[in-house]
Parts: sequence; C-alpha cells; structure tokens
Amino acid sequence: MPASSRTGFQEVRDEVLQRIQDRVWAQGALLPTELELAEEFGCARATVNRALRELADRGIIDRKRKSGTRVAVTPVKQAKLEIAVVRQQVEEMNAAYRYALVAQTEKASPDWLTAQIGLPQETPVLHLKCMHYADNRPYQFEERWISTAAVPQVRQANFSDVGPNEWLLAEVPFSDAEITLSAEPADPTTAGFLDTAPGTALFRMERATWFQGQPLTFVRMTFHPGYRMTTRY
Amino acid sequence: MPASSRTGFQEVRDEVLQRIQDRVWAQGALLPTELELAEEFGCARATVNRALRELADRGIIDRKRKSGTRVAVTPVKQAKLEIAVVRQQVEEMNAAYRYALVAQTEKASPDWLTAQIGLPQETPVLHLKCMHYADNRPYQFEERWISTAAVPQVRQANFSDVGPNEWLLAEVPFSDAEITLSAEPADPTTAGFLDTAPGTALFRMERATWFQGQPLTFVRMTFHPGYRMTTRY
DNA sequence: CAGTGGTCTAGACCACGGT
DNA sequence: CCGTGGTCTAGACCACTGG
Repeated sequence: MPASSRTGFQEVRDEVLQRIQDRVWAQGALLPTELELAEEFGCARATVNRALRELADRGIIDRKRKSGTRVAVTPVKQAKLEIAVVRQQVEEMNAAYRYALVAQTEKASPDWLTAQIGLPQETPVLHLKCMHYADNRPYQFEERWISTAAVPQVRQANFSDVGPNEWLLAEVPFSDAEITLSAEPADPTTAGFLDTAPGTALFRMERATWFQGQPLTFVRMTFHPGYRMTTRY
Repeated sequence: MPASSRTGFQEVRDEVLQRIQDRVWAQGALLPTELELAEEFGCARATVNRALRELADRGIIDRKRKSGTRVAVTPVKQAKLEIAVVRQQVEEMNAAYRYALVAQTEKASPDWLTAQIGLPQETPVLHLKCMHYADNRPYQFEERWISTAAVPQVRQANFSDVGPNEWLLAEVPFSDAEITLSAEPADPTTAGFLDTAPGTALFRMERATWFQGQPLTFVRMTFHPGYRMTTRY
C-alpha cells in the first residue's frame, strides 16, 4: 500500500471543494448523489455524508432531500468574528494590560436601555465605566449596564481589580447575545478617556446578552482611534 | 411509549448544553465519557460523539484524547458575520437598489496595494469606483482593485450595469479572504459621494481575496453615516 | 410514489497523549 | 500501556419533497 491511508471524510471534503473551485461543478450544478460519490471514493455513504455536511455548513453547497446537492449560487460569505476578552487581546499584542474602574453607580434603567434589551420598566441597573490600557496607552473605553435583578450577586462584586467583562464570564452563564458594530464620532467624555479630539472617528462594538430570554447586561465598547478588527475565512 | 421519539443527537446536544448553562457541569469540569453518556441517554456512542463534536465546534467544550471532555473555561465567543452582496442587503431593507459606476482606470498597482495583498511589483490592476444607493440615498462607496493578470477576463467585463462584486462572485472562484473592519473619518471625496461632511465617522470594511495563494482583488467599502452591522450568536 | 438526504446503530480499529 | 476521543463501516429506517 502507498503511504497515504484510505479515503477519509477530509479527503472527500477537500476533493469536492477542489472540484467546485475548479469549476468542475459550476455554480448551481447538481452533484452526484451520496451513494455515487461513495462508490467513486471507495468509502461508506456516511463518510461522504459527513464531508458534504461540512461543506453545507460552510455555505458552499445546498442540500435538499429528493432534489439532491447543488453548488451554492451565492457562496455564503460568513466570517467568524472571534470575540476575545480585552485583556487577552492586549496581551496577544505583547503589550502590558492595565485596567481601571472609572465610575460605578446604581440607578433605574434609562428608557433607551429598557427598550433596547427588553428590561421591565424601572428596573435597577448597575452602571459601570471602565478603561483598558495597552502599554499605558488608551485601548478601550467600556461602558456597561448590568441588571441587578437578573444578576443579584453583582452587588457583592468588586470591580476595582477585575473588569466586569471577566467577572461576568466567570460568574454568569448566558445563552444569547447580539453584537452591533458601528463607527461613531467621539463625544467629549469619550474623547477625554481615549486621549483624542472630540469628533474623532471611533470603532464601537455593542453587545446585549440574555440568559434564557432574560436580559442580563449591555456593554458599549469604544476603541482607540485607528483600531482595526480583522478576520479571515 | 410517550409521544417523543427516541434520543437523537440534537436532544443530547441540547441537554448537555443545558447542563453546562445551569452549571451542573461548571467551567473546566470534566464531563462523562462518550460511552457513559451513551448509556445514560440510551443511544449509540456515535450519536453522543456527534452531539459533543458540534458543541466543540462552537467552542463550548474542549475535547482531548485520553484527558476527556471539559467545559471550556473561556467560552469562545465567535459570531458569524454574514457578508451579503450589497444589492441583497439593500433589498432586504425593502429599499430600491441602484448602482452606478463612477470611474474605471487601469494602471500599475500602487505600492501600498502591492504590499497589502502580495502582488508582484508593477502588476497592472483595474481600479474601479462605484456607488450603491438605497432609495436613492447613498448607501455605500466602493473602491476596488482587480489584478488583471490573475483575472484577465475582467478586461472584457462591462461594469456599467452590474457591480464588480456580483460580477466577480459569478465569474471568479476564490478560496481565501481577509476582512478588516474599522472606523475612518470621511475624506473630501468620499464625503461628497456619501453626501456628508468631511471628517464624519464612517464604517469601513476592507476585503482582500486570494485564489489558491494568488491575489485577486482588494475592495474598500465605506458606508453611509449611521450604518450599523449586527449579528447574533 | 419513489429518490435523496438525515440520522441512528453496533461494532471496529486507529491515534493521541497521560500515567 | 491503555483510556479516551476520532473515524469508518455496512446496513437500516425515516422524513421530506418533487414528479
């Protein structure tokens, strides 16, 4: 036997992908059935199934019972955004991470927040402002609201040393989140924290988080000027 | 027998996820082996395997041979960014889509581009400027460079009616891409196209594309003021 | 109705990596 | 060494859907 082992699902997956990229099977074209491919590759149908399922998950092909498998007309471009904790991001740049708590108050949820994440009216929320630094240069200004009804233990937490992001990750399970990315001009306060001029274009990421339908927290992260978020696919 | 059918991989997957969210298995905790779970759920090991594999793909659990399966300490927050064609985006908002070609020139690749996507020096590139409108209001300003060496048929293409984005998707296969998101102040030209003031904070997405290692195209998409990109997970 | 993918099974062997 | 996950198989039945 040659060194290469027998046909595995990865080989099938890669070979099919290759044929699609090389236009052996053009866009919208019908692929052979799983059974036919299994015969061609000399493996079980389950192996072909797994290979094709992975390609379908990536949006490369469309599968329908009875109709068969087709090359997707619009290859779904889905990029994975890796959302890391700020400290990790900074440390991966080989920069020294520093965190500072700026302000902490508890009050009734403002109306815009109530509406945005679906809180009951007059719910008390803990409002935090924090700064994250990389090598002592401003990296991210974080403004966060936490529902004290949904996360009662937050009252005992001390955010002087550990940021609310890491605390919540460790303490509170969550099931769903919604992320919004945008570009915003720096307001005077944010500009001050990020050591830039008001009006500067800043990259912002907002995230609302729920646990089994119950709103937990909303965070607005505004990054230093020039910040870029990159991903591959 | 109760109405619910027999145990499938989705039930196993959801039940395991539930137990993790409910902290039945805390962060870093060791889960039972596949064999044990298969016994508990009354199904084959392959079924448990598929359930756990999906959770591992989502970053919920970490699996290692011999060590076993553990709840991930830092649940990898990976959001899928769906990158749709501009026309689709606009039409999904129930707005009328309009496209216009602004300029088209062919010249040697500028140095910054050569470096950015790894083109050989002095490579000729086709440079396009386009506008995309939603209900006749500026939606996106697109600036694109296409390697005419890698995509020779681009010389015959007519970009008066169909945007380069859609043309490339239909004509040219590609295998890899790198996406960068940022916030930029509007330069005078862009501000003019997007009908806003210079310096306005604008959301920008850049994408470089390769086919089997060969650079094909680079596109810079700058969106109208107030644009927001949203995703869930 | 019949073709195609979707899933499950019971068993098997392999590969990695702690002990 | 040997436990655990990774994968493959041959066969089976089911579910959806186009004709």
